[in-house]
Amino acid sequence: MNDINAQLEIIKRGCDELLVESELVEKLKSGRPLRVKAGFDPTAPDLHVGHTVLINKMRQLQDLGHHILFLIGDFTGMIGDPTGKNATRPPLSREDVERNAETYKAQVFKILDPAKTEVVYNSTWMNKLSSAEMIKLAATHTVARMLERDDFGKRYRSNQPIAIHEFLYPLVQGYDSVALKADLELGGTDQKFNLLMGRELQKQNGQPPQCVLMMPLLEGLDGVNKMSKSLGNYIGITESANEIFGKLMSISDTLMWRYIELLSFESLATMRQWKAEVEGGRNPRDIKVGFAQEIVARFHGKAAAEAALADFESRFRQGEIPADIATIVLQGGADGIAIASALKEAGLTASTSEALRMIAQGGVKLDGEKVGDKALKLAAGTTVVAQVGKRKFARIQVV
RNA sequence: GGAGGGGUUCCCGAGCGGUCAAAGGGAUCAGACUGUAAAUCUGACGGCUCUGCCUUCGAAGGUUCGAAUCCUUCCCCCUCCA
Repeated sequence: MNDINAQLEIIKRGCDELLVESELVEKLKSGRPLRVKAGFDPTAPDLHVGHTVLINKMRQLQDLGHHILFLIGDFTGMIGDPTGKNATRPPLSREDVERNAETYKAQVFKILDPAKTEVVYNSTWMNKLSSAEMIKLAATHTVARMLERDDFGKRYRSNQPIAIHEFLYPLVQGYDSVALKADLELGGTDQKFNLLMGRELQKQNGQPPQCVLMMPLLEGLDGVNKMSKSLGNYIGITESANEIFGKLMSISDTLMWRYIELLSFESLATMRQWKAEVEGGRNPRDIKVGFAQEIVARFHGKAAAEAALADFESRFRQGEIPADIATIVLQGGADGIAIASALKEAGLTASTSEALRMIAQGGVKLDGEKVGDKALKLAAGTTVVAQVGKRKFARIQVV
């Protein structure tokens, strides 16, 4: 087992807050593998890179020899983590949960070592809890204490409804730690209240309280907002190698370091060295390329990562057309199809109006030639590679 | 229950009878410059069969030659009082 300080440095890398560090040091000193818990909603996962910050941390702990408990919150899923949006969720069927769990595993085991990961469901122990025991659990905390939680407090103050059962969510999450005898629980910074609940319940149950490691929420591609699907600033881990590579290349130099800290498995020493090199005049682009390669390889393999780089080089450095573009077949009339409609039909622009604007601005190319004529028609029988802006391509075949 | 303030194009936010597809900012997109970085500059930013036409300003009616702007009803949000 590694030296405690070296372990601690890896554990704390990128983390927002570690509670309580001295306790964790004691646990590490024991030399036994720690029981590390991380909970996930049983909803259908379509993970983006932001979600992997936590999973990476699990991997790092795994590599340090600790025992990972991948908790699927199928019981808590009935409640839904209280965000106020959907107070009550319809319970998922056993089959739904199983299917979602499988999807999780398929995505998560690209990072985690399945052999060192124990997947557990909180319904296993929660379903056995009697009503009386549930009331006992509920009796451990007061309403005032619950209202300390930020979103409950906000909702209460602004007169938004809070259903009674929503209070149970943190309690159950905390009880999970008791059931699992967790030494350490991982979560996002937004989970602080729930994570700390575990400590209290463990103490009340005569267990040593778990430590809590909170990871920050990763910024999206814009570098400002949190990465999220709805904002469209995300990198999905199931996206193509070229997409992931391209999106990583487009992040800013400042954001790059943040991504490397939270997403790369390169050592902190290497990272420090890169920073020094950039300060000494090395082009940050080179670092970014290496980093993008690492991430693409993680999800698609090394060969795909190299192909993505080659594709990137040819497309953006030499301005060539990418290899793998979709062919769209369009019906042309007697005198062909108007260029604007063709671009819209091919999905390159949202509307014909937008297509016309793009042409006016010089953003449209056919077979590499800039289009200047808005009235241009594509005759039946022609096939051209159309490009809108820098990234959108389609091969259009008119029949 | 009472009093007041609001709902405008992706977001914020001006407009308060014609010159309004609607100021300004943000986001976004395109072009230039680059390293698909940042910064900067230029432009676009409802739709269409695009020098014109059509549909938008919470919803539905109405007044008017003409309404985002006036009137009526309705829906929704916020603040204060109870």
